[in-house]
Amino acid sequence: MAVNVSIPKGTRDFSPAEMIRRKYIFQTVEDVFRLYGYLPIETPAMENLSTLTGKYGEEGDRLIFKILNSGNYLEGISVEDIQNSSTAKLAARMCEKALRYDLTVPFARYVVQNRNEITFPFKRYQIQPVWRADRPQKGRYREFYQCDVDVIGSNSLLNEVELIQIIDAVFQQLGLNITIKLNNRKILSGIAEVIGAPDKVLDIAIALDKADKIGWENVDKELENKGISRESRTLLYDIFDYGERSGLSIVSNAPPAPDRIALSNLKNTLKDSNIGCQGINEIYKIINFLNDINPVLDCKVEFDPTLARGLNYYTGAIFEVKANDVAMGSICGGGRYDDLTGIFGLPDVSGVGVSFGADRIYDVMNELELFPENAAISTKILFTNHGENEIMYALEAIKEIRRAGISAELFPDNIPLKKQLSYANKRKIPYVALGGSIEMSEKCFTFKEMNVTKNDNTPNDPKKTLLEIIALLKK
RNA sequence: GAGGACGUAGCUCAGCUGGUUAGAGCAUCAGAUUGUGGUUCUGAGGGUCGUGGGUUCGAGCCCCAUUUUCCUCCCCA
Repeated sequence: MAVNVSIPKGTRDFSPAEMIRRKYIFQTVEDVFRLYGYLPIETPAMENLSTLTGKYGEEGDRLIFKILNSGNYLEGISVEDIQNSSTAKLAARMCEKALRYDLTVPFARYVVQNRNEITFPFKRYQIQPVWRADRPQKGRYREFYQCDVDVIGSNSLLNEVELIQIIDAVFQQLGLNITIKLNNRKILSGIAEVIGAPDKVLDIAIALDKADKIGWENVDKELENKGISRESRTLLYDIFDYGERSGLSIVSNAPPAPDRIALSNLKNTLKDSNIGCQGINEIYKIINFLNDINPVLDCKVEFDPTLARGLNYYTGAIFEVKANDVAMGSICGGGRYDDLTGIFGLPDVSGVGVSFGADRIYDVMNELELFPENAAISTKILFTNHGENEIMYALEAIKEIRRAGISAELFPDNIPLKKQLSYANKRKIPYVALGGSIEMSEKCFTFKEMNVTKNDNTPNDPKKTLLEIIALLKK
């Protein structure tokens, strides 16, 4: 007796109707990736836990789904260990494996492991699910698909430009209105350096990122808690032109307007920071490239110096994509990582890539009703079942129809015609062919168009030969 | 990990200050129509009111605990 069947928190089943729509997204994304010369790979759902830990920041590590060792996972663990060790340390001993948290780190591992077979620069895409032990809420799932495109083994900023073009092409084809936000980790490092807190880049970045959400006053509190001095904070707000130059008082909770901090101002501010200047130059180059091909682009690209991204491994350009017409977290994000393969023993291989969040894109498109209507039609014609003698007659016809590339099916059971037609109606099958003894003797089928509304009940559907039907369906 | 809301038929929800046998729409199934669906009409099935305890003569409703889902924070796709 099945009681209380359910699926784990944050996971979902997908109905045929939903899958048709999801496949439409995957197909669109994949077609664009292929068009730009990227090739597919897949990696296992699980990685060694040690491959994943330490790549996503403290918060990220906590959200990795760990897999308990098979067999006696308590082997070699004493009562004292349990009492004295941290949960993280214990988990590392009881769990050798974990579910992948994103596709970028497994990709870096793949590149290192297969370095001799790979031709660099290596352009790959990967569309697979990832898992995060997050608390589910709107647009947030514990199992979701990422569609990653990365190019590894090339320092050229042309790759960044290409990724922006890919993002633009994907969302243009899906009919989504988006804005690409652009920043550079080196600029953030430069800022941290200039204000005298070079070791706090990540804290500063994450706090800045929240400015438009929680307001500058709360950003200030957060930075204070992270141990950033009053002087440093004052300098920081001066850069972003918030607060009065004399002190810490914040004048506005309004979201930061990137255009207020002109790139040229920032360049001047960061002139004493080597790394900061590099970041500024990179942004300039990307923007210049983009200006040259501008007519090709459909979406808005914005420089936003407060954009951070929490993932630890980014070192250069960072991207984030937001839907313009729907309140939803980022639907696509990524950046450049200079040393991700270095962690696995292959230094000096820089990569850059972005990840499309298929599930969030689905939610946004659903909300905006952007899915094409006729995507649900699968079987084009149903042959009704009239018993033993008539089955072969129908199957012969179906064989020919399928040979013509048209999807057809025979109803498997000889039940009242009424029910067979009801099935066709529910399946939204547009045509039905009846082949009973009468039709057999006349070498034809009664051909029924399901979307035709009839007021009278008289069965006056036309009879057609197989050739006539095929010709009609091919239109 | 912190905070908030919710849970009544397969789905969406009513259900009065606690009072007899817990309702509606949609969906399902059957019949009207034995070779004609969708539309229409008629009828039927379907509930341990999330779970466990408590208060009460009496609980879907009040109290406590627990759990689920949803939402917010943290963080992210």
